[in-house]
Amino acid sequence: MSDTAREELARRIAGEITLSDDPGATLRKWRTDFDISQTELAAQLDVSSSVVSDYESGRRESPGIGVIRRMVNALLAIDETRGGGHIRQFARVLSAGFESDIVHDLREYPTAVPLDRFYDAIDATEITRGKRDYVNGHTVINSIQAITRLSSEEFYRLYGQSTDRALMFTDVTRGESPLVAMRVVTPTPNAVVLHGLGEDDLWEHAPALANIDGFSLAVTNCDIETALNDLRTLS
Amino acid sequence: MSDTAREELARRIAGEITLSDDPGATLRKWRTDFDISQTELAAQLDVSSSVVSDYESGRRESPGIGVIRRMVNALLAIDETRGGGHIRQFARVLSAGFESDIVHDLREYPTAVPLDRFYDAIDATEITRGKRDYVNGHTVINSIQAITRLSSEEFYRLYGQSTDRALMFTDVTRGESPLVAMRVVTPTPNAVVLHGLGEDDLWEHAPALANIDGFSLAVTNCDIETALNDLRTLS
DNA sequence: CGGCTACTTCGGCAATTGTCGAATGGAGGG
DNA sequence: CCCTCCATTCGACAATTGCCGAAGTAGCCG
Repeated sequence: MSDTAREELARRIAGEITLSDDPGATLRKWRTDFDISQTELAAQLDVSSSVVSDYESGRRESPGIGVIRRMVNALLAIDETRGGGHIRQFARVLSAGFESDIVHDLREYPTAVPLDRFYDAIDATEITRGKRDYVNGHTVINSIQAITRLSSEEFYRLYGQSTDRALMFTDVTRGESPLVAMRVVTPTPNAVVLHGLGEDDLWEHAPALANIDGFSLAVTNCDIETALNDLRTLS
Repeated sequence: MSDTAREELARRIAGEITLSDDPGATLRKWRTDFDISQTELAAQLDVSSSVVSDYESGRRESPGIGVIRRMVNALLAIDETRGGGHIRQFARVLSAGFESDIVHDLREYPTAVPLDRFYDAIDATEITRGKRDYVNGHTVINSIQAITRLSSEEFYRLYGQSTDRALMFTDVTRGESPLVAMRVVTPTPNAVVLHGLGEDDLWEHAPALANIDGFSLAVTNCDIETALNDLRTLS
C-alpha cells in the first residue's frame, strides 16, 4: 500500500474536518463512509465510545487538532487492518489525476463484465439497451462537480484505460446535464448510469439521446458504497 | 478566481497543519510561503501579533481547529487582496492534474522567452547549451516525489501544453535521477534546470547526457518563490 | 544613535476542552 | 421478554487553550 495515498487521504480528511462549519458531522460522514462504528473507532483510540459520540454531536465547538489527528489516523488504521479498500479507492482516483470530490471511484475490471451482471450488482434498471453488452471498468462521477469543473480534455480522462466502461453520475436530478455532455464526447462509453432517480424522474429526452449515441442507459437509487463493495465481487 | 481552487488550497493547508508533528512550524511555512508577516496576519485575524508568534513557536500543543481555520482563511484572504498569486499558482498545478507536493508550479508563457533571459530571471548557470534557445513555459517539479510517484504517462503531463519548456527539478543532490529520467522520455524539454546545487556538485555524466538529448542544462541555487515572482515579469 | 518594525517569550486568567462514567433509549436477534 | 450492541446525553473536573499585554531582542534605516 502506497504510503503517499494514505497520507494524501489523511490530509484530505483532516483538512475537510478542520475547515467544516460542522466538524462533528464531517467526522461522522467519514466514519460512516469507512463503515466503522463509534464503538470500534473508540476502541482503536483507547477512549470511551461516548467520547466519539460527543465529538460527532458537536459537544465541543473547537476540538484540538490532536484529537482530529488521532481520529483520522484511527480511521485509516482500521481500514488498513481490513485490507485498505478505502485507501485503494482514493489512490485510484488520485492516480487518475482527479480530485475525489469530482471522481468518487475509477476502476478497471480484470475481465469483461456482462452489463446484466453489472446492473444486478448495482440494482439498476436499464432504460435503453446499447450496442455493447459488457463493461471493462467503471467511473463514478459527481455530475455537478464534473460538469462545472472539468475541461474537455479532463473529461476524456474519466475513461481511464478504456471507453468500454460504465460512467455512473451521482447527484442527478433528471439526467439532462450528463446526457447532454455525452452528446459532445467521442467516443461514448458502453453504459451511462444515472444515480439518484427512478424511471419516472428521468428527463424525457434521455432515452432518445442514448439510442442515438448507442450506449446503454440505466437508473439506480442504490447505496453507492454498498454497490462499490458489490462490484468488487464481480472480478 | 475559482472558489474551488481556493477551497482546495485551504483544505490542503489545513490538513497539512492538522496532521503535522510540528503544527506551528507548518503554519509558519505556509505564512512565509505566502510572504505575509506575523503582524499582517494578526491584523487580519484581529488579534495581537504575539498570538501568531505563540502558535508558530509551539506554545500550544493542540490548538483548536477554530484557530487553524481562521489562520488559513486569513492567509487566503490576504493573498486575494494582493491579486491571488498563490491561489492561481496552486490552481494551475491542480488543473494539470497533479498534487502540489509533486509539481510546485506549471505555467505557459504568452510568448516565447529566450533562454538567456529565463536563466537571468532564475539566476541559473548554463552548463551545456541545447538545440533550442527559448522556452514557452516551465514546470517546477520536486524530483524525489516525481520519480517515486509519477507513472510514465503522468510524466508526460509535466509538459503541460508544450514540450518547448523548462523543467526545473528541486531537491536535487547531484542531478543523476532527473538526467536519467530525461533519457527515457521522448521528446525531451528545451531546458532542464537543477535546483539546489552548483556546478561543482553536478553529477559528472550530466553534461554528456544533456548533449546527447539536445536540451540545455543549467543549475541554480536561487530562492524558488523569488524566482517564480521574477518569472511573472517575463510576460 | 534613535526610531521603527518584526518577532519572541512569558505571566496571567477566564473560558473551553478531553475524557470518564452513569443513565437512557432504540434496534435487532434469540 | 431478555440480551446485546450501538448510540446519545450530561454532570463533573483536571488540564489545557485563547488571548492580552508587557518586556525584550535583532535588524534595518536615516
